[in-house]
Amino acid sequence: MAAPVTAPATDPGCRVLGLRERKKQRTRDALVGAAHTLFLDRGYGDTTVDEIAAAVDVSQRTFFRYFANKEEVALAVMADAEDFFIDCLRSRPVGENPLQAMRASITEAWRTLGEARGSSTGGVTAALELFELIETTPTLLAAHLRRTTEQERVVAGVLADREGLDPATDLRPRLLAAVFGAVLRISHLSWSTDGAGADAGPDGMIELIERHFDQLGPALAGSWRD
Amino acid sequence: MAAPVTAPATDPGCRVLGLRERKKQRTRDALVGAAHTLFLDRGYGDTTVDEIAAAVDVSQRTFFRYFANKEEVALAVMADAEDFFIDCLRSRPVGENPLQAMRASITEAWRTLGEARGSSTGGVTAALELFELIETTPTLLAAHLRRTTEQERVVAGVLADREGLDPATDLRPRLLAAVFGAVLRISHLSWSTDGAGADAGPDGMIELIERHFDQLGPALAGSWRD
DNA sequence: GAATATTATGTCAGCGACTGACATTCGGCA
DNA sequence: TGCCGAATGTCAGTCGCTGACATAATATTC
Repeated sequence: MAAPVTAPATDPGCRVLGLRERKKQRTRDALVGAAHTLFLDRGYGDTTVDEIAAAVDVSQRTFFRYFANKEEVALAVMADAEDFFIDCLRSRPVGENPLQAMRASITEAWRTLGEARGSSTGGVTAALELFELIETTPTLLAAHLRRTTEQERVVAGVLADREGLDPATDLRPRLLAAVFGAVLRISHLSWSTDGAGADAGPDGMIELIERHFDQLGPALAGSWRD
Repeated sequence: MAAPVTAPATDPGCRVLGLRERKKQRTRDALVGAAHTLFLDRGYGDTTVDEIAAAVDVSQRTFFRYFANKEEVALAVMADAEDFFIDCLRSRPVGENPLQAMRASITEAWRTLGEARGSSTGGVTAALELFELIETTPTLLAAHLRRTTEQERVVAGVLADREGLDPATDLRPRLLAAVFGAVLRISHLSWSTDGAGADAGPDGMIELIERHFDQLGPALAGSWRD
């Protein structure tokens, strides 16, 4: 899906996307934007797909040709962000530890996303609103967790690849991916509930994640008593 | 007039359930059982709520008075098991480490569930079938992950309680609960995909979980190279 | 530039999950 | 026996989602 549609056979090189593709991208963005607005306004459950479609002036049927279900349009932004994270991870130097590579990748991802606040994929403030919406909407939370878990599988694959391991045999890739996902999830939770601690920007989030990582050792340590 | 078999209203301590309660419990169990059978037979998506209700000879409306949605009836057994795990955790001696208490609790839970499981809430083999069903059914997986995550919150509360910590301030309870959940999930996954390793019984599962826990340190360690 | 092939979109009909409202029946209790 | 409340059934309706078919828009070929 992320890969661009194949260019015509006569010219496989770079090519300005045709009118068709641009139009599709526009309506897709419009759907995501309209859905985002409506969800935050009157809530996820009280927004019908018909309303979203009507806001963009397409039929309901068309909506479902862009998104498999109602949850997908709500989580589209997160999905893109996670894909970006994985791209970051893939391009980390092989000299780094798995854990180092992971931590560096989120930092990099958040930094980049913090800057490039392009139209549809709203800035970091939009992310915070989205986190809250997800956390307070059972259906969305479920879908989000499933997506997240699926990404962990991909991450584990990348890690195994980096280290030249067989992911079927070695448990470490999946374990690290899972633990990493857990730390991220709790960080996101803290961010949306605790009011982001101090800084509400991407730097605040990065700091929060680092803090949670630093607590990982102590949490697993034998005793919590001082 | 003979002495009533049911507990008199004046004595709320007595536990003999009235006919009403027993009947409710029976239809509930029947619904769970019928759903389980149908789901494993023709799949989750291809089983309608009407069919489940018909199998127990109740109306669809009644089904939805017992279960909030179709997923709930499928995950009812897991929900009970997780509640049982939390009970185990609550009654662990306070002398134990948080991590020790957690590990001891799952072992205890699996052991207990491995033995005394009659009729409806099938034995351990049923659990394996259920894990597979969940893992291969996106909707169920999403619902299951949400439930699991909710349980982690509860677990974190219990842990914070044991150690006399404020769960809002201290990050460790939630972190440990989340990491623990991650380890469990991967263990369950290995169990259902890898064919339970060696032993398919509860002992096999316990061993699997232990093995994953033992890999936790190495996975988080700096380098994976030998 | 017209003919043709693709592809996106709209319309329609229909299924299944889920809910509120109301009537009815059943168990508990005096 | 008779009353009360809880459980159930029935009905109508909304909403998410899908298949099938027709139509309109874009791309391609000559």
